[in-house]
This record gives sequence, C-alpha cells and structure tokens, in this order.
Amino acid sequence: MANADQLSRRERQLMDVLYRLEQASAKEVMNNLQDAPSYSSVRTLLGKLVEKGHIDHKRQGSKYVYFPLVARTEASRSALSNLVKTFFSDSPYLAVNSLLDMSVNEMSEQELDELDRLIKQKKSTTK
Amino acid sequence: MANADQLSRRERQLMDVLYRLEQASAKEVMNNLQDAPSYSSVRTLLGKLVEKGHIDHKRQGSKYVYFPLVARTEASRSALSNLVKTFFSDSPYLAVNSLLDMSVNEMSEQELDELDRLIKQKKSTTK
DNA sequence: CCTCAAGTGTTAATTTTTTAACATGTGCTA
DNA sequence: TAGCACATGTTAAAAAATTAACACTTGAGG
Repeated sequence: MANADQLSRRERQLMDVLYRLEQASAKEVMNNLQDAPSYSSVRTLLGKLVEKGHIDHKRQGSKYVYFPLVARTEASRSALSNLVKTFFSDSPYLAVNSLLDMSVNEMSEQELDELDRLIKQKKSTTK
Repeated sequence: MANADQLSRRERQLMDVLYRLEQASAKEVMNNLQDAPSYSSVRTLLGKLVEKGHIDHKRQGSKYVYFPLVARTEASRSALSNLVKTFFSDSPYLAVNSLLDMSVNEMSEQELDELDRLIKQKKSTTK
C-alpha cells in the first residue's frame, strides 16, 4: 500500500498544491504555498513525500517536476467520500445538494443543463 | 477569526469525529478514533481544541459533551470549497458530476428527482 | 457508604514535524 | 568562462505534536 493517510499538515499542503498544478518543480511548489518555508525545507518535504511513495519526480527539460502517484481522479473520489461521511452523514445526495446550493452563480446554464441530462440518465439506469 | 486551518493530523481527526457525531464525550471521541491513543491523550487534545476555539463543551446530565463551534454546514462548505479548488480546478460542475458518478447506486430515485427539481429551479433563477 | 465511571488540572517525556545550513554537481547563458 | 538557477545529499537544531503519568474531584448506583 502506498500510504495510510499519515500525512502531516505541511505534507498535505504540498500534496494539495501538486494536485492543483498536476505537477510542479520545487520552486513552483514553494511559490504556491501561502506561508511557505525556505526552498531548502520544501525540498526536504518533497523528498519525504517521494520516500513515502506519495509522489515522484522526473526531468522536464533541464528541470525536475514532481507529481502525485495516485491519480487526481482517484484521490478526489477518496477525498469526496471522506467529506461526505464527515459532513453529510454519508449521504451523497445532501452533498450534491449543498454543492449546488453554494455555487449556482458559478455554474453556466450549459453546465446546469448537462447535470440535468446526467441525472435523467442515471434515473433511467436505476429503474 | 476562530482558526486558520492550523490543525494537526490528530486534531483534524478529532474534529471530524465531532462533526460526524455532532457532539460527543471524551470517551465517545476516543471510541470513534481508529487508532486511538489513551483516554488521557484524547482529553489533552480536546483541551487544545477548546483553547484554540474550535470546540466547546457543556454538561449533559452528569457527563460532558464536546461539540464544534463552527456549524457543520459552514464547515462543510469550507471543506467542499477547498476540495473543489484542489481536485476540480475550482469547477463545482466537475465536482457534482464526479459525486453523481461515484454514488448513483447509493441514491434513491426520490433523491434524484429532488436534485432534478433543484437544478431546474436554479436554471430559472439564473435566467 | 463504597466504588466506579468520568471529569479536572498539571507536568513531562517521547516522537514527529518543520526548518534550514552546508557542501557539491550540472547545464545555460550573459 | 563566470555566475545563476536548480538539483543532490547530509546533518542537525528547533518547534510542534503526541502520548501519558499523577493527583484529585464528583455524581450515581449497588
């Protein structure tokens, strides 16, 4: 097994940056931390994450970029699942409801249409 | 402001338990941690959370129960918002999409209908 | 009345996390 | 070619988190 959710606060922070950016150099990671420590510290942290098997790095031209080993999609599902358990009594419905509620203004009509279509499709599948 | 997301791993764990249970005694919190430390440790942690202003406690009969100071709803929105930023490029649409996708089987037809209704309502509001 | 379960407060040791200093190597480019 | 940017590896100190031991209080129940 790769991990066991044993990430420290800082490590979690770095992982989040890497998931946001998909991949990033040590420098970029540093620049994307709100209260970043020194470059040296960031490198140490990245090293630990590599050791623990959460991320890896590869050359990109003459630079190095780091990236998560667990795919974004997979990680997002796991995170969503936890969040739903913790805050929505394990009810995906309540979570979707809340998401829709808090972000209607940020969704285009097109997106709403798409969701509508999706739900209809799900219903027919379930039936 | 009450916090600044400065929670340690263990503290985060306790908070999650409290959000799940809404409220709980030190004993209950301990029993709901997967790899729980001693009762004494749990109490110390709870004390720190109280100090930091994340939770409070009150008598309930002859016992004490601890509970989060930031309402579950508010906390859930904040958590969702972060998750959407981190894993869905800040697109609520993508998040809802994923949630629906990963949990159709757990949703009743009734719930799907409800969501459908909700989306239609949103659309008319936006228009 | 005694005992148990659960709480309070204090203190301290251990472990983990976090940060950073050094010493060095390498490829670009001014 | 000198210097810069970025990488490596090692080491260590400081700070924070984690765990727990002790001593003591209180309410409920047998």
